Amino acid sequence: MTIAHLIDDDDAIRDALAWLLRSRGVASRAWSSAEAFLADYCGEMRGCIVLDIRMHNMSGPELFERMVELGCSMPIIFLTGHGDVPLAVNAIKRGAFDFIEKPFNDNELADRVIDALRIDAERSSQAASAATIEGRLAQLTSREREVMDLVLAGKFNKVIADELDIAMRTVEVHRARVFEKMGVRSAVELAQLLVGRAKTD
Amino acid sequence: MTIAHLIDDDDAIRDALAWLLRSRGVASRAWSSAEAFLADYCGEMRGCIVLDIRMHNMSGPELFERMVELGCSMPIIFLTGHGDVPLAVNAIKRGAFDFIEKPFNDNELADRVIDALRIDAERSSQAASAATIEGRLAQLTSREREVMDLVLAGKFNKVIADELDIAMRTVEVHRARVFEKMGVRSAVELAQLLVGRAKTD
DNA sequence: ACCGCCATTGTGGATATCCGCAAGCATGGG
DNA sequence: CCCATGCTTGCGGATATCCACAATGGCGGT
Repeated sequence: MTIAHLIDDDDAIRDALAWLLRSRGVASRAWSSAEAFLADYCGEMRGCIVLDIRMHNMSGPELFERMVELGCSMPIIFLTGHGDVPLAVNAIKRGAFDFIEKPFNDNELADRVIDALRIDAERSSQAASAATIEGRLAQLTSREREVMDLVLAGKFNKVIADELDIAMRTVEVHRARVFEKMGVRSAVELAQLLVGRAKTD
Repeated sequence: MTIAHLIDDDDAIRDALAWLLRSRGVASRAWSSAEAFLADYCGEMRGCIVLDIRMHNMSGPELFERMVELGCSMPIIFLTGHGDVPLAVNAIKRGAFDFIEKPFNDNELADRVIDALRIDAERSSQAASAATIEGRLAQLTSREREVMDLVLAGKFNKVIADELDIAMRTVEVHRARVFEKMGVRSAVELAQLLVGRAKTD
């Protein structure tokens, strides 16, 4: 379910946002505080977050910080009523999706929310395939990972055998298992699959 | 030469910035308008840019836009005196390095400039190696590129020969030339080298 | 016409990879 | 004690890759 998560302690704003988004076909759910949202938060949530900067207790940036720590990847749109440039700059640099001043233009905000939802949908599918790869990597035994790393370094089985001080045949077996478990048929495909990934992660 | 390029139509600000940076061991050069800077600009310039938002004629954001079009990769630090949040958000999202409000804290600004110079130095070395790779790719003949793409797709020489309707021996020759020109010794190394690169670019 | 560059192909041999078959050894759980 | 899992190794053969040597033909520039 891809919805907009609205977090604002102003009832009127929440209602207005919900109504606005509903009119554009976007589902939403609202919370009246950062704490309330955190209580309901789980990593599987998808969609985007519309977050007021200034709230009782935990502020928008504080919640943002917390979400980053929790590994939340939902795009976050900040709403602010008092144009704090350093805050905005910081938020964007830390990966916030947008930073919009109140009073906002309804259409513009709705457009940004829809953009954010689209971005999240794209990121989710990418994350899913990344998770598949991670799952396959997790199936490898430690020895297989060692061999895989050396294979990815472009070394010959002979060299790998020498470095690990085992027979070449053993390397071949591990290598074949790696290919099988990772679902590839050659070292090149393996390299393609693992582009930009750190060793033995 | 890694220096800070100061662009501001206020003489006092330029002088103050130059003095401040000099006291931190950072060389700088100043321009009194965006046009004057553009007239001197060349793609080989290294360092960072400190740019006032509001200037006669061409404004900071306009110059930024122009620099992006020119492919300038120097980090840009904006200086602004009137906290325009949308402007700041836009600048950061488009890749500006920072956006600092006047009156600024001297040490803080100098720190940011130094950070920017460091980032530029890192990017420059990366760009240099990328340029090396591009240069090597440019040495390949079109046929060699075709073969390389198929090799990177993990296909056997036999299959490649079939697809290109040439003899396997010919594929071997092209393949060897590709390895030689690209400075690698195996298909895996080639894949490592070209991670994230588009086909036949 | 000559030369350089590129694409093409062949032969033959040295290396490497891929893989089924078979098996020994250690470790940890039922 | 038996069994599953993982790491290890050997043998032998089918494939693939790597490479030196050798050669033909097209194309563009001198």
